[in-house]
Amino acid sequence: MRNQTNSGLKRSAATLRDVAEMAQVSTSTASRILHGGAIRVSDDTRARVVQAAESLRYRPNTLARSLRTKVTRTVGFLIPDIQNPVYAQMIAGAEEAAQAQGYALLLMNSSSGERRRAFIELLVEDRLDGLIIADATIDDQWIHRLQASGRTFVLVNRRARGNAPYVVLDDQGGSALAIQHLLDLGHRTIAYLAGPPGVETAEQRFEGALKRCQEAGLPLPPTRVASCGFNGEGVAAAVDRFFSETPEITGIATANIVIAFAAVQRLEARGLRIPSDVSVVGFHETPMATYVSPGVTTVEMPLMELGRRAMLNLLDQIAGIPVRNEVITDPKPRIVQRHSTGTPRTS
Amino acid sequence: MRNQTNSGLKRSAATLRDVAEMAQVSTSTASRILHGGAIRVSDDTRARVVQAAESLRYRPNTLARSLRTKVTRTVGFLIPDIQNPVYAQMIAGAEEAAQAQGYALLLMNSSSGERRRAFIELLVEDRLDGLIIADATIDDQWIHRLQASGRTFVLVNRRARGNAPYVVLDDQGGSALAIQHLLDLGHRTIAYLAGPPGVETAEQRFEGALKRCQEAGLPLPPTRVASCGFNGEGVAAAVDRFFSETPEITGIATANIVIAFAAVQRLEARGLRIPSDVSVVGFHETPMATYVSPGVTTVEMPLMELGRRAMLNLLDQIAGIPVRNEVITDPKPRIVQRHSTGTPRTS
DNA sequence: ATGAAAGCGCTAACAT
DNA sequence: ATGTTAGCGCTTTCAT
Repeated sequence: MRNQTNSGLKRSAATLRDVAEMAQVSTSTASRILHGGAIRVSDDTRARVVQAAESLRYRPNTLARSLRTKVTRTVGFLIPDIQNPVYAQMIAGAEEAAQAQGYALLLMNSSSGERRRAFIELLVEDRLDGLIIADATIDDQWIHRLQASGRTFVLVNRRARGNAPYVVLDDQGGSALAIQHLLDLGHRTIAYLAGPPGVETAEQRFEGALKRCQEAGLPLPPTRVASCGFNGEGVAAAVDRFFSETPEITGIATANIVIAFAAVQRLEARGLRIPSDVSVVGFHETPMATYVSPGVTTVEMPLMELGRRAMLNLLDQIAGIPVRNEVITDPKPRIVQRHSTGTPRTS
Repeated sequence: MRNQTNSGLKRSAATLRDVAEMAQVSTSTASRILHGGAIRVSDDTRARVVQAAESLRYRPNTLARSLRTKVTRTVGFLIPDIQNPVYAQMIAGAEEAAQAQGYALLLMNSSSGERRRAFIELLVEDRLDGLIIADATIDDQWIHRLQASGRTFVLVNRRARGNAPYVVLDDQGGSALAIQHLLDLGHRTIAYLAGPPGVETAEQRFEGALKRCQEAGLPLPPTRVASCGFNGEGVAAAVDRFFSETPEITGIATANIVIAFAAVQRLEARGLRIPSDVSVVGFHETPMATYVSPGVTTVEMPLMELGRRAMLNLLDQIAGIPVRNEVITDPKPRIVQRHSTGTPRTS
């Protein structure tokens, strides 16, 4: 019952025992030499073992090793939507941090299904040392179960009931900055395209926008707020509603950049000029923002740093170092000015 | 030295042995009942075991199981750039196929470093049953080593020297279709923005474009061909060169959609109108294409199907079923007409 | 400096 | 129908 592939038979790989036999030592000695760093062995034995390992092309079986040591030096990153450029940046940051400490990073698409959920639970039970969860749509209850069973993980860009460790961005501050940008340009009748209800980042961003408006003595009434999907779903309808109810709107802030793209598109479809008729500001940065015409002004958030810090938090937990929840504020949110925002029309 | 997290101590999980003891049976019996389907056990024992497992919240240790069985029911998908929407679609197709057969899919970012390369080799050695490699930048030599060591894998959208199994698209056909579209509109002076040199898909696409031009009796001279990155790098310079050398160009075909985005942007920056002055056609489809203004006409390729078939190929290999290399032609490439292409200017 | 032996948690022949 | 036993490949006391 050997595993037959079209490339021929799979020679079973050399084991530590093979190496030990060839080098005429015990497996323990071989293990020590191949694995450990500064143990005392005679130069002679060491040479023999190393040579045997090489000539047999020995690769340790990580499964066996992990079973024994309970350590995999591998962590997972759970994302809901690979297509979203936001995650790519976070992953880049996390990857760097993981690699620096000799950890490998595995990506998992959590999107669909109870079945995958179960797999992940198993995985994190013994095939991963820890998990970064960047999926705001996963229910609190699941998180809870994970924590109750003593698993090591960190939430990114979300919190959960209880005391689950998390690392988040200053979504409120970033969103306030978007509003401030419109304010600085002279806009007074502003609308806000919010993300999906019940998603924490979306709510934080709305909160930040709302507060900044209020501080400026400007209202942001329900007629000028609409929910839509982070993928741009529902934006067209929302824009239509805004302008049928409040044609005086001159500036629109959004909960994410794809929403901004969709808004620009819909506004143009309605015959409005950007930015001379209406200004639009996005949230998060992506190279795509330059291709949309006109280039979309956006709030750049420190997503790489978010990924990095999340990984650091996780690795600290794994190492038994106490961690604190964090709000990343360091590379501060900043406006990337392109051509979708300008002074309001004066009509 | 217990693993101390900020959430408290990690209770070590219940093992099969715990369950067996509680149910007063041997571990083999417990294993059979919990794992297998149709083995014969008395209703009574079965009930006792199942109940014990439940009350102890028993979860099998997959590491131990895999060590024993040499099977992980997990496969990997190697991608060079998570940001590229092309992979998202392939992954969706692969995921579906994997799930249907009870396999889990792990994603790996292969981009950087020899170190990661080594990790992947180890991983595929015992933590994965197989690997889908969708990374055209990985060198043939590495592929070779993988194959020489008897690993199970399939290449996607690329081939390699030797007889490494692969699944590819009809890149030539798709690209020919792009040219045909321009031809049908009446374009006669066409330029081609090719992908990076040495990348097979890029070369196939160029080949297809070139052939279709030749068949139509039209030249596609070096002055109207330029290489650029799949991420749009070098496009601006290429467009500039095209129009300084051959201002008569009316249509541009591209090796991928991001290149098309960048081309549209540069053309507009040069004061050319799209499509009235110049038509641009992309390759591959993404929702982003609708946000770019004007919406970009593109050749939609069956990327999901590609992912699906690659996974099927891999799972067949794992099951010991002989596989054949494939060129996916079934959902045929098709033009998605938007607003970046039209009849050529008549000047 | 090196080896013997135990065992991580599981499955599967081989009994009975 | 159920139990006994061996062992996957590795690390790690504990001896010597």
